[in-house]
Amino acid sequence: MPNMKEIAKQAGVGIGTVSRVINNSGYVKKETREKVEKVIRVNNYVPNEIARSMTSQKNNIVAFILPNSTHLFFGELLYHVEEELFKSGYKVMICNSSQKIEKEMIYLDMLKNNRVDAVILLTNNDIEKYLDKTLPILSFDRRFTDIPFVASDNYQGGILAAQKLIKAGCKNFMFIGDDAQGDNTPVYTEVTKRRKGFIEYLNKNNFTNIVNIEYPLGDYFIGCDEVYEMIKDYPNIDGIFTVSDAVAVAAIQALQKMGKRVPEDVKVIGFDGGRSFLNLGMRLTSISQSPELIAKAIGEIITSFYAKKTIQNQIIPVTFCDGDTA
Amino acid sequence: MPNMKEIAKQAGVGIGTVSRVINNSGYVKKETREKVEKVIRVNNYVPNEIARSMTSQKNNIVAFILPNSTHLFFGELLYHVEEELFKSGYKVMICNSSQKIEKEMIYLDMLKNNRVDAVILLTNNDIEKYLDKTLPILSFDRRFTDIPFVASDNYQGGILAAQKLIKAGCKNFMFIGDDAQGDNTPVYTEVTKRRKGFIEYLNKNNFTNIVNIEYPLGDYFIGCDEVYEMIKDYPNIDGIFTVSDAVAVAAIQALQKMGKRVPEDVKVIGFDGGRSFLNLGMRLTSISQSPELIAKAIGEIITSFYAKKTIQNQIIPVTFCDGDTA
DNA sequence: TTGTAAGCGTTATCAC
DNA sequence: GTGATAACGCTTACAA
Repeated sequence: MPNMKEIAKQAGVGIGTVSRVINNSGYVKKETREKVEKVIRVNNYVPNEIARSMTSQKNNIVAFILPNSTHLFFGELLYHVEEELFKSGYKVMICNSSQKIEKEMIYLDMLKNNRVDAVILLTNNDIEKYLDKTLPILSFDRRFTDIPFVASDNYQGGILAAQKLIKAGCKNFMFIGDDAQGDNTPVYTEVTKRRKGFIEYLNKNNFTNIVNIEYPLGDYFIGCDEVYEMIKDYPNIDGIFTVSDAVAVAAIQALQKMGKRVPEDVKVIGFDGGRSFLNLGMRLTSISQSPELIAKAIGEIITSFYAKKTIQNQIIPVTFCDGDTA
Repeated sequence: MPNMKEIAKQAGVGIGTVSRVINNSGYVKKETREKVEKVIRVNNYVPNEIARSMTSQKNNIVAFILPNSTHLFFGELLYHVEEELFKSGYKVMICNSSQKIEKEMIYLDMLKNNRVDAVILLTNNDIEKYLDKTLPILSFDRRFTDIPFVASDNYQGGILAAQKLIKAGCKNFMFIGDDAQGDNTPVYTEVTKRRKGFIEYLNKNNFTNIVNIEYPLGDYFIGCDEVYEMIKDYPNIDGIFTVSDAVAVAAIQALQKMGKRVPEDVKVIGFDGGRSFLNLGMRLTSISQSPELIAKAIGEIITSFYAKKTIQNQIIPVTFCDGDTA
């Protein structure tokens, strides 16, 4: 691999001139430029980005820390975040934390040692005390003091679900989720607003006694049997909203085990968007998050970190997504 | 952020000594070491990895070029690849190519400009002529001359599917897939062995006239209507094997549209593993690829690139995964 | 316009 | 054992 010095030598110019040609910075006489460009072409020369980072102390890499890329919504989000940041010249380094705080911290440390320029943090862990607030960190769906965040309009999502279930004639409501991390960790998550919006809207419409199922924060996958144990003692429930599509699916299976028909006996609404291309049954009714819009907001915040613009938290609209289960 | 010079100054030692302490290289007197370590701790000093890369010309980042992270199997593979490489100290940069060769080439170029140390390439594009064979590139499920590759035992997968369908009493077989890229691009893909293993095994067992549906290489998602158009003129088929779970699901929906019952009238087997946690219907019968084992093989090859070990292609076993559709 | 030289923050080689 | 010092390959003043 030739370096800049070699190119300069071959072109019979100084190393600074080569740099100027490459970066289109400063004045370069037309003929000189052409001469240098030719040598670059002939040698198939590409500037060494490590050396470039050496002076700029930036490398245009953003780390995305998320629980996993297996969960459909995370895979979608990752896809769009990469697409969006790519437009701004950023590359994405992925960290599957599996919710382990130790792994999250290793990736967070990469900010300090200049491996990455910024971090997108999607976690339920109580990591606040380890966050250096002076570093370019952005959080999704969680609130940390002095860290900008992006979140879906979870509260509105809860309202939309409530409205749909009321309209469908439900009378006895239930919410199922592991969003209430307040009981398990001190992390303030935006996700719990799904529950809040749902319940508060129902209350406002004179539906009280909402059955509120909270289970310990899990790994985003939950089995039918687990949900069955949670709901089996509530046979008269006829409208369920869950914290995610994954839970909704498990709930529907649990209901079937209880001998209930969905949506005839019980209506179920999930959260995320019901987009599964491997589904062989009913289409799940759901509240849809937009990974595109979320990614766009994330991209804006990331670029503003280095543009010294003021950074605004962003709440992304959600939409009702019709299906067969409610 | 203090640098090594600053630490050296504060500790009253030379910069070389600090380096030796950090890297545990060369001799350092115990007291000197302790003194330096204390200053490091006090200053919260972390070595700048960009500068380290400057001398080593390595940065322990591997780029994973794949069509998308949305497709369940890709999300799983990505997850395990990151996990596996993490153990060896590598970080993974993700590139969602969306099958666009231009984007693939941009990430491939990062090898030349030292942004990444190695590339994992998962593509259907005819990119062979752009590959610099002297660079550490590894391919999954595709063969390029002089590029090591990892693939599932697709041929055996085809056999397993054939065996199951024969045992289930099927007589009239069909394969559906966009794997036959030979017609569209000159890329030699290992995936087409799914078809080959299936058909050859059937032939060997005196089943001929296998209906062979090939459609142009797509984006991994296919709709029920598209598949319906492909299969509607074959009403007497009773055993179908598809190139992927996604196609199997679309096929089952198409069959239902044709008034066929699955598995009573027609049995269907997909490929990937039938692992969907958002499925509200039958469990798909499938041939399971192991993302863990694939990731492990990929990890071995990546590490051997820099260990100067000889590099072996690896074929990863597949297993039959029982379900409700065959 | 262009060449030279001083960084950028490490690692590694050498004298001492 | 340890401290200078020369790379590593670029960018960016600064002088010419």
